[in-house]
Parts: sequence; C-alpha cells; structure tokens
Amino acid sequence: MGASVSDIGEETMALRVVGALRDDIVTMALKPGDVISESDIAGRYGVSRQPVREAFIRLAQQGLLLIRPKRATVVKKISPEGVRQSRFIRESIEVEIIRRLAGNGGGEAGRVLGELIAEQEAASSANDSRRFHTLDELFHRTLARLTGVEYAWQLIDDHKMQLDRVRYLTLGSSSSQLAISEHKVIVAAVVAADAAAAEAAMRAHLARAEVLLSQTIAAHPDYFE
Amino acid sequence: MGASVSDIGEETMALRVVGALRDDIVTMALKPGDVISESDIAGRYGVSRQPVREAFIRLAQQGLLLIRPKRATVVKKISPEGVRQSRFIRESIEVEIIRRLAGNGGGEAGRVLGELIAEQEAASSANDSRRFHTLDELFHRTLARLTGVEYAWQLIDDHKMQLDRVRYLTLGSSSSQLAISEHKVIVAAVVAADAAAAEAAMRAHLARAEVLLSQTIAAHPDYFE
DNA sequence: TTTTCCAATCTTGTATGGTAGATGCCATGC
DNA sequence: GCATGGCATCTACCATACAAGATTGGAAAA
Repeated sequence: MGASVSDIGEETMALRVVGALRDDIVTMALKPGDVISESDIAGRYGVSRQPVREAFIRLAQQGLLLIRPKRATVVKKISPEGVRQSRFIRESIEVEIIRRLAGNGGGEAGRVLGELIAEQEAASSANDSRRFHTLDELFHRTLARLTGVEYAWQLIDDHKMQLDRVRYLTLGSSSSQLAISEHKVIVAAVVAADAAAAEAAMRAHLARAEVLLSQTIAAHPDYFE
Repeated sequence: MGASVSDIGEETMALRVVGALRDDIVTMALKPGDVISESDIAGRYGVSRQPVREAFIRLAQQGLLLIRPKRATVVKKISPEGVRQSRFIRESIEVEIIRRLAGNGGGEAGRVLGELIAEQEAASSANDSRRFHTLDELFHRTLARLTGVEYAWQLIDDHKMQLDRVRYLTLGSSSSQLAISEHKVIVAAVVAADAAAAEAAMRAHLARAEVLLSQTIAAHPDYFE
C-alpha cells in the first residue's frame, strides 16, 4: 500500500491517516469501488477506529469516499459529469486569471514563467513525467499567485483531486511536448498584453483534457459511474 | 439560540448538530470569535461529545470553525481576503455561465428568468427581505442550471457561506430595487444573445457587493480578521 | 428446485473514560 | 511590588465498549 502512518509530520493520527489514504486514492492504490471499513484501516495502520472514522469524514467531504451509513464505506467512483464540471470551474477561473494577468501586463511574469517552462523542458527530456506533472501544477498555480488570487487556487484544490485521479490513469501517454508549446503560447500572449489571445490559448490548452477523459473512460470503465 | 437538534429530518445526530450549528453561525447567533467546546455543545444539545466532535470537523472543513488542538474551538472570524477571493471565484464562474447562456440564445431562459424577476418584485414590494434573498439565490442558481452546470454551482456553495455571513450583516440595507433592475438588464442581454453586454451587466451586478463589504467591515470590525 | 425466513456477522453510529498538552490562577520566593 | 514556578483545570485527542441497522448465508418449508 502507500505510505505508513508512522511517517511523522502531521499533527494528529487522524490527519496522518487522511494523508495516507488520500495518497493511496489519488495514486489508484485504492481503486474506485474498493470497499474499506473503519476496522480494516484501523488495524492496517495500528490505530483505533476513532481517528480513522474522522479521516473518513474528511475524505468524504472532499468527494473521495462515500460513506453509506450502517452499510459500508467505498472509494467513490469517478463521476464523468463531476469531472466535466470541475473542468468548467477550473476553466472559468483560469481564463479570468489569464485575462487579468494579460491586462496588467505583468513585468516579472514573463521571466518567472519562462524559467518554469525551461524546467519543464528539462523534465520532459529526461522523461521524468512525475516531475513534469509537479511543474505543470506549479505553472498554473504561479499564474494564480501573479494575479493575487493564490488563495482562490487553494480553494479549488479539493475539486482538482478528482481530475488528478483521471490524470494518474493517463500517465505515460505523455504529450508533454505539446503541453510545453501551449504554455509558451500562453506566456507570449501575456507578455504581449493580448488578453484575447491569452484566453484563447488557455481554453485550447485545457480543452485537450476533454479527449483524454473520453479515452480514459473507455480504458477503465469500472472506475467510473 | 437557533434550531434545536430535536428537530428531526437529518439521518444522524452528528448531521443534526452540523445543521443546527451552521444555521447559528450563518445567522450570527454564534458570532465570529465565540469560543465553543465539545462538552459545551454536547450538553446544550443533549448528545455525547462524539457526534459534536464530528460536527466540528465538518464545519472546520467548511471554513466556519477553527479547531485549535488541545486549546479550543472558535467560530472563525471572517477573512476579508477570503471573501474577496470567494467573490473572484463566483464572478469567474458566473461570467462564464452568462456568456455561454447568451451564446446559446436560450429560448426558455427568458421566460423562466422573467417569472423569477416578477416574484422578486412582489417580495420587494412586500418588504420581505428574507424571501427576496431566497429568490435572488434561486435566480443565480437557475442561470447555472440553464447552462447545464448546476452541479458546479453546488460545488461552490460551501465557499458561498462566507459571503452569506457578510450578507446577513447587511440585511435591511435593502437595495433590492437596484438588484431587480440589474437582473432585468442581464436577462435582456441574454435573450438578445449579446454575450459582451451580458458579461458587463453581470460584472456590474456583482461589483456592487464590494462596497457592501467595506461598509460591513467598518460597522463590525470585531467580526473580521 | 425455489422461496422464505432467521440468525450470525458484518457495517457505521454513539457513549464514556482516560491521556496529554495548553492555559491561567495563585502562592511562593525575591 | 514583581517575577516565577507549580498546580488545578480547562481543551481536544484517542481508545474502548456498546448499540442498532444492513447484509449474507444457510436452513427449513413449500
């Protein structure tokens, strides 16, 4: 399974269990539809049912678990409609971000984003898809930070976990080169203060995920509702 | 205080406590900064500490409570920056919704929205601000439904509670007539399929909340960080 | 063979006791 | 009078026991 709860770093047992379970779910070590129980996880991690139960509540609120009272708790299957609408939310916010950023004509934006793209190219050349993913996430969060809405990005992070599960299933089908070139177009539009072009580039960049979703559903129908 | 947990309707005790506390917090019966404890609430509602504890966890994840381990649990003060960014998220999504709706040139949209506005005028004439608030919320949610992203609206509902607390503080300073006329402009732009005009009208409509926030902070400084 | 029903055994929900950490008051020493 | 240390008393956290609904299996009856 994933990381052990003996890996310290969190404050309470409950939070450690939350972290361990979330990793297992996002990385598909726990698959959608898998049935777990408080006693099961408690025994596996050497704690009592109490902190496990609280972890379940947290994860259920984040949409990763489904608690069926008096019945069982299952890893929630991925809702295609939920993914679609999570993408809608993300696109709405990111488009707004990119327009404001292009409007402000950020001076340091071009430099910072350029450095990130360079790192992504290095990761892509090294076929380090894990690191590429991290850098891609950092790229988008940096856009939020430059616009002064980093907290807003954190707010949608929960819903992004649904997208991450899909993303994990598609690892290796790396179109990282394509993503990098798309990033370059976005940054170019921002430094040129061309809001319309930046918006169009961002929409095209995000739209590519749509076909990935269809392919993933076809490849793993059991993981979806 | 607010509603009693003896008001049935929820499945478990914990969920009943969640509902009761959330109502008390949003309606300012429990004020930002108020200190509560598991034993306190448990005794007040006649349940054990366990379901109260689980209710605290849920409300903490929704940003209404702040659990300080081994210290205390307090009603979270309203973060002006959080409110600002919650509004950013809402504006991003609502603008995207209104643009798509105008683009589709919804046939039934005009009729449905027109009926809602008529009801709002009735509520406004009767000085029923409570009902007006409900109808206003329904107006915006209907926009989401007509665009096919009602689920997305539900996703941002949690963060909207922060805005609702501010809104509750401003009840009575009713500019409902202004809101109604703004709604009319939005609907007119939608039926005319004028996306740009619809977007501008929506931004203007939401921008009005900004000044309300400043006034509210000045009137109740203790409730904000 | 098919259907029905009951009981063993799962599950989550709730109650309670004990533990460790944080706080604040108060006495003690200066 | 003032600073300091210890103790009473809070808090949330965790473990354990019990309760009650849901499921499943098999036995018994049709």
